[in-house]
Amino acid sequence: MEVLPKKFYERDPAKVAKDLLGKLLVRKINQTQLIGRIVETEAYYGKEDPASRAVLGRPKYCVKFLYDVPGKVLIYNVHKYWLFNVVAHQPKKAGAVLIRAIEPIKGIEIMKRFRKVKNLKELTNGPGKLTQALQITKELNGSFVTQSNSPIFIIKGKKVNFKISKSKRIGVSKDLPQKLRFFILGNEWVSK
DNA sequence: AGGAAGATCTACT
DNA sequence: GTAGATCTTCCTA
Repeated sequence: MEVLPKKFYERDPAKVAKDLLGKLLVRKINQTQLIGRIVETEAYYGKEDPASRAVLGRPKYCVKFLYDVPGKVLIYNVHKYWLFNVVAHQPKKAGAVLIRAIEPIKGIEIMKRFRKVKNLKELTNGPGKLTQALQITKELNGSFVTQSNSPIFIIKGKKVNFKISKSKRIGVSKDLPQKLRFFILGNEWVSK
């Protein structure tokens, strides 16, 4: 199991978001491991990005986080759901990557119990859904996905071939002109 | 206490 | 598919 190093996250958020596709997200609960393959991400920048949480009027703790150490986990609540982000940016910049969807790999039965849903495709095909399936809550805030002893981390996994596609971000009222949402083309768990 | 939120679900045309 | 209601959870005052 090869954990992605901090250096991986010390780059342009859009690059990190794109490169995270196909990687494995590992959630450790006691001795159990839940694993999902990352199939959809979005990049967010600093205050030059109107959709970013670094802009004025957003909670301060989020702003601070965006400037924090790359590889750190940022979790916040939207409506009644949790969203899972990883801090990613170049030195002295701000940014993060939002994990929007994963493909369940291991611990599927456990995920189903957490989500209370019958359809496998509905298990983790959205940012609020995957946090439910993996029991991701505020408690994981501040962990590092770069450490294999943290309750959640990201590993390289097997090399698999796939096509990457991109689009504009979802649910964002004031978006940047660039396309900052990345996903694996044709994957069943990509949200719509 | 209040307000705001990067979503989800349900129930329809 | 798409629109509308949802009514939780946290931070800041």
